[in-house]
Amino acid sequence: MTLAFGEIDIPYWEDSGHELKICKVSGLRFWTRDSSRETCGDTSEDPYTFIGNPIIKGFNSTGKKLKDEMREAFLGFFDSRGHTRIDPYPVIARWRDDIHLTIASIADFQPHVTSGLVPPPANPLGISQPCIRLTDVAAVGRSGRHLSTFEMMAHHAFNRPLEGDVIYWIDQCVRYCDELLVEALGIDPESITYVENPWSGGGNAGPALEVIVGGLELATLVFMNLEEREDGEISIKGQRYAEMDLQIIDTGYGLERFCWAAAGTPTIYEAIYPESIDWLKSISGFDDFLESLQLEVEIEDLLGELSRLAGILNIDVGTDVDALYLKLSERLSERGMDISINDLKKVTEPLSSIYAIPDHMHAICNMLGDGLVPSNSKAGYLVRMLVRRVCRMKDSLSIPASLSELGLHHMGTHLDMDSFVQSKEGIIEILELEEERYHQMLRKGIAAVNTALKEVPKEASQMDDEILFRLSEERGLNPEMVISIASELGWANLSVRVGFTADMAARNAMMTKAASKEKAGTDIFIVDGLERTKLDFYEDTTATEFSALVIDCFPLTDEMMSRITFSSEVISVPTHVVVTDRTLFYPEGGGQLGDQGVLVQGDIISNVLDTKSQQGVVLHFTDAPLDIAPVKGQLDHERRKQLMDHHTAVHIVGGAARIVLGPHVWQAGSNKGARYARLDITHHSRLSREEIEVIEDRANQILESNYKITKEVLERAEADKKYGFDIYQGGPPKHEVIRVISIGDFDVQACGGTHHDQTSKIGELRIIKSSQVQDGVERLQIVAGETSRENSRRQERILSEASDILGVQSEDLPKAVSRFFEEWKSQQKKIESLESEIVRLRTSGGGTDSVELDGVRYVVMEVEGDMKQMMTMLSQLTRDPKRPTLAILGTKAGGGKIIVASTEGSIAADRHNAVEILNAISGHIDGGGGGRPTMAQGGGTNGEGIPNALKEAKTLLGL
RNA sequence: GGGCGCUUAGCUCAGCUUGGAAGAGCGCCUGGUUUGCAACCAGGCGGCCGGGGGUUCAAAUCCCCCAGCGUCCA
Repeated sequence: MTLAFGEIDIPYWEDSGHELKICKVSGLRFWTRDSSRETCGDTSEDPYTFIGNPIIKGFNSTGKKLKDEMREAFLGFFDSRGHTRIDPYPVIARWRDDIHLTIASIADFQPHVTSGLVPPPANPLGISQPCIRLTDVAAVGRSGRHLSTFEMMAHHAFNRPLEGDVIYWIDQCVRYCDELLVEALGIDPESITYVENPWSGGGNAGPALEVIVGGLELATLVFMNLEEREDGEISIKGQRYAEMDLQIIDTGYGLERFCWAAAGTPTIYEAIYPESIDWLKSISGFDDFLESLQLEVEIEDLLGELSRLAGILNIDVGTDVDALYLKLSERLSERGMDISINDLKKVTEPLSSIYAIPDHMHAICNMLGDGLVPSNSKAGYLVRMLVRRVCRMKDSLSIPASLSELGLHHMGTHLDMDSFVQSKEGIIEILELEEERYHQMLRKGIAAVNTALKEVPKEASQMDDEILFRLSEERGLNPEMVISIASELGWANLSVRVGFTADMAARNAMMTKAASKEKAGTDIFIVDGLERTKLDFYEDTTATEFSALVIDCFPLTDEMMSRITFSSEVISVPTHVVVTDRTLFYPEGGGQLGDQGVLVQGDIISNVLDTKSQQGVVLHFTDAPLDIAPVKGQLDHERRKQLMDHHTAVHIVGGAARIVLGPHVWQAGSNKGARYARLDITHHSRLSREEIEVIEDRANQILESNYKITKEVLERAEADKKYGFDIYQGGPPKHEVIRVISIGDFDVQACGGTHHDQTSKIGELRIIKSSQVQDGVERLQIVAGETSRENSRRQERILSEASDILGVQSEDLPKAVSRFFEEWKSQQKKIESLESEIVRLRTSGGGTDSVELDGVRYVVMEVEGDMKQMMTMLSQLTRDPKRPTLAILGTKAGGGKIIVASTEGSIAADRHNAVEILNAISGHIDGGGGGRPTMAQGGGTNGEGIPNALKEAKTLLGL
């Protein structure tokens, strides 16, 4: 018989007395030793059987001790069955550019090992990999089983059947699993079910078994043998797959779930974080609070029942929370516990926070421990999001402890710090900063809510959706926070519309979808038929001339030009691309710009304006075509030397920054041109000038000490093993062969750029500027060698020019500038007050500028000065309610300006409309204007018309 | 990487939708009141409205660029 995809029939089923059944609820195929079983074990009709009655025997502890014992039981079991134990990888997946966090043990080996490019570190292997998954973060603490961070225990084997290299496949894998559960952990064989449920994701797929015991999925066994291919013969969920050369045993055993099954506690949280839960309950006064509710039911019974039902409290994105509570309340009532939905909420809300906090702290400490810096984007955002969730929960529970105190407690109780790169002090410092930022956000939020609700009446009951969307996106205030701030500000009855959270999630999902539509660009040039170019610049970094053979030359089309970008250091527009069999020209890569120079064929000199590479083929961008014939190349060596100065300097500054600031300093990007270099480093605070100077001094010490710069080429697996992941500062490795650059012990990293052989070749370096690229990332602008001296000279020129203008020594420049600025400001004041004084004098003496008529003073006059100055004069004239005045001021400045104003609320304002008067006379200056009945201003292009305009105004008013 | 928002007095922020005399609270200074303090009353000082360009008779306000900061989503 032939098996459909996903069906698994192995000798072991018969050997061990398993029989095949179809689940009456899910319809899935499953294998069991229990002939009376009708469900697969993971359905709504399969309640947890292990609560209060552990199904894994022989473990009497809880918390960290239990985890350690369980992990050792697992790894020891596979040690003794020929598996090599591998140290866990970091939780921040820096070796990958498609995910930020390590979400599974197999993620450690993707994509390089699973694609077959690089051999695994051992085969077969056993590992317990800390993982972080934030997709269900909202359910953590509520469902009783969801965690944002967990350890995935796994045994992996990588088979190459085509080469006859098979370690083990499905049958043996299931044998190992069953033996572990039954013999090592004492699980009743009849309670185990193996459910067939094929797996696909991340470009791979394969048959899989879910291993379920007591209603709980303990493990998943995936037999990965397919890869996504357009021409694939197998179709799964709309994707086409084909068999791949590799067959991979990808298993995942949830360490925490094993612990839960061994402890039999009401929730998974009590099995792994009991100390934290007790502590949080105690400092938040949870027990006293429960008593104060005076519930009719026994608290103990309620909690026990809740935990058994907790699955239905599972809050997914878009869930109708109220409906869930209703259902939960009904279920409790069936079991003889009558409790109002309101009281139920009062119990479960704080409890779910008490459960979620230790989980979140575990994830946070792990991420920070790996040297992650909180930020507003990328992986840093994920840790900040968790931090803010903890802060919110902490506030709502009124927990009298700071975030860093929670961190200290957690690290002391649940973590081994030895495996972290970041120190305990470093983590604490970051937690303190983050809590401070959270409070800052809340402080700002008060004003934001106040402004947003200005138009909303205080007695309003429903919040406008748009206001909530905006406050959430722009200010980071979620709906609950807005409501709580609003009630403090006096809007006592506001509440969030039912279903709003779901709508907001849907809106986010839509925006995400729209954003992901952008497609990855394809290659610009066609280089398929061409050999990879031989790169001679690694051999001798001082060589400047070479001979080669032109193997291809083609003109740059408009289409190509529109898709390619050249750096600002490319001075003229290239017309052709030349490909040679070998080259000394370094193609742009690793942040180092491409080389420039010339290619010569006899009399033809073709300038190389830039160099790039595609698929290992080096492309010289030239301003003239060349024949398919021998060619001589010459490098612009001055520029190359400068690029090398800058590139080596960037490595040195990066190493110095790590020494000075801490192990969280990572390269977040870099750019090395001929004029200057930039280095982006991760750090949690803005750098002071003093810190920059310390880094600069440290870097220059390294230069002076003249360390040897060694370059070695290693296989990927070997490089990982020898240097760890810290060498991938420039981003995830893209090749199976890694070039490693070491500068003494100060800096080791994978890098394809050109470097000096000794640090002293650079001479000197300076960090001339720091700026913030995004939160948590500082950009250092570096000059080294010649550009460093050039930079100093330029600074001095600017200084001396500026001080010459003021006629002071450059040391006195800051003092002089600030004095001039202060004087300028006070003189402006003086001028204003003098001008208004002049107006007062000219109008108070009863001269021709001022006329009294029926109790109103009329002032019509031409003045000097601009609009702003006229406004000052006007205040003098019309601000005194005891002197009703109509003032018309005009100036010739700026094409002619006129202001007409009356004293507000006086008879002058009753009698005249300023706008009408202005419009009647502004024709004389070829302009217009407008304003309010008591104040109108206008202007034009003919300043000389001012006297006539004023004259007409007088006529109009009958003066 | 993609959005969105903010930048106005020493501080916290209104004003921007719809362009037309730069505001409030706190703080500061002077005076009053008070046994004294707190509080209160009257008056005052304090602004390149982040920078640069544009539109307009006129820009804090509209448009573009830059910088700094914040925030959401991948």
